[in-house]
Amino acid sequence: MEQSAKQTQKAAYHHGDLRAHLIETVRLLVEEKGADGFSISEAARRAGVSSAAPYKHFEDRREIVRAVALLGIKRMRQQMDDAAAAATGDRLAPITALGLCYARFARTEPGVFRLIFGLTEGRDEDSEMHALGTACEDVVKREVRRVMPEGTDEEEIARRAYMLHMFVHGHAFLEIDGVHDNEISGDVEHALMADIAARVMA
Amino acid sequence: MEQSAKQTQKAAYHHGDLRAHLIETVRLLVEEKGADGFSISEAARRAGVSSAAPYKHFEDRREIVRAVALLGIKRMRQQMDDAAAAATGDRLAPITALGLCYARFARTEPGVFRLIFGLTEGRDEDSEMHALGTACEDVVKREVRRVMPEGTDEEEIARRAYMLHMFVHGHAFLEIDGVHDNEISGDVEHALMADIAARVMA
DNA sequence: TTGCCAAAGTAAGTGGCTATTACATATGTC
DNA sequence: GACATATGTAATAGCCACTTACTTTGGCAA
Repeated sequence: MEQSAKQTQKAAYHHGDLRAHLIETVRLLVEEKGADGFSISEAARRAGVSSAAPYKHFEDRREIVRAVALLGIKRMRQQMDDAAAAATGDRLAPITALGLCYARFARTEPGVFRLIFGLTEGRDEDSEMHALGTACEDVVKREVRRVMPEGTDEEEIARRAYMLHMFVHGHAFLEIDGVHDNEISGDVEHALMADIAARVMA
Repeated sequence: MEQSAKQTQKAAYHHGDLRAHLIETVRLLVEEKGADGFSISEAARRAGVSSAAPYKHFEDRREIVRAVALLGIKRMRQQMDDAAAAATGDRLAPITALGLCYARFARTEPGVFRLIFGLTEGRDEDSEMHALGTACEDVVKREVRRVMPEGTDEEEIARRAYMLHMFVHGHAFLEIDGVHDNEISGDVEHALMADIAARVMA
């Protein structure tokens, strides 16, 4: 009841930027316990606010989790762009780098990675999510186009890009889900990605 | 097991085979709403028993869902075996068939498919789950071995099998998660699988 | 056939969750 | 300084997972 009595330090009534703070808190919880393994109440507790406070900034639980996913896709796209740009080596190096980048993201942020692809409900109606997904695809297509003979059919570009995506997507999930026992070292993974790039672009 | 099976008239106090009935009910709920989208109470309601009844047959929620996953893996392995055995065509036909079988399972039972690979918690300690996973791997390795030159290193067999798995696993998830817009017809998918089989086994 | 016990059911309760409502307080603008 | 609005709280409703104490039933030994 007494506000001043509970003021141990300088407990500000207004948080300042609870929305951003909540998103970051939820991101950590997603990594810790998975997208369905924590409660909004818990996030509020960690952020030091009441369990009703999050609903001043988000419609419902879904919207909070969606915000975490959106930021995740943006990070992924940025990393893909950077990886492709920084790649050096043979002509397939950017494609190999994209694959490694994808796998690294999944390994670094498995919770968010699962979340991004697990948010199946209402994805079609979510234009922002859709746009970000397309942006990621475009990075891959761009690098594929650079490797293929000039004037190659866009449909063929898309087909190769999809094949690459299938491979790295499967690899990423198999690894974070621990489906296969054997651990894959960095060198082996690099060789694998280069091998795949060669087979798909052949 | 001669039970009074036809006792639909009298509301039997004892269900008869609530355990099996619950597993099937939960399987349907997993397909309807996803592994985290339903409650055990709801399953109990559908099965016509009290919300406490399931706990006479299962430790907790996890154990029920795990039972659904285990049956799912068994179905998948059986279908893989059957598909490889029934394949006709060129020498890669069994491998193509395995890929199509995997994709079909994911499309037919997306909820269970996601569940199988999403049950990451405690997978390492679950010897039954582990054994069933290995059994599925073995089917793929067996078919790969038949195609490779006699005396091929087992490590190389495993590498090719893993490449195939990466591919179909990624394809399956990308499709059920609706990541790419374009729908893939049966013919196109068959051609894609054959293409991949050729590239991986080359 | 009878009597008893374990298996399998129920009702009621605990504590936690999502989300809402009514209310309290801070912030910025005039 | 006043006030509208944004942002917080407490209290609450209706679910859920799971537990406890009790009840019913079926199978089996005597």
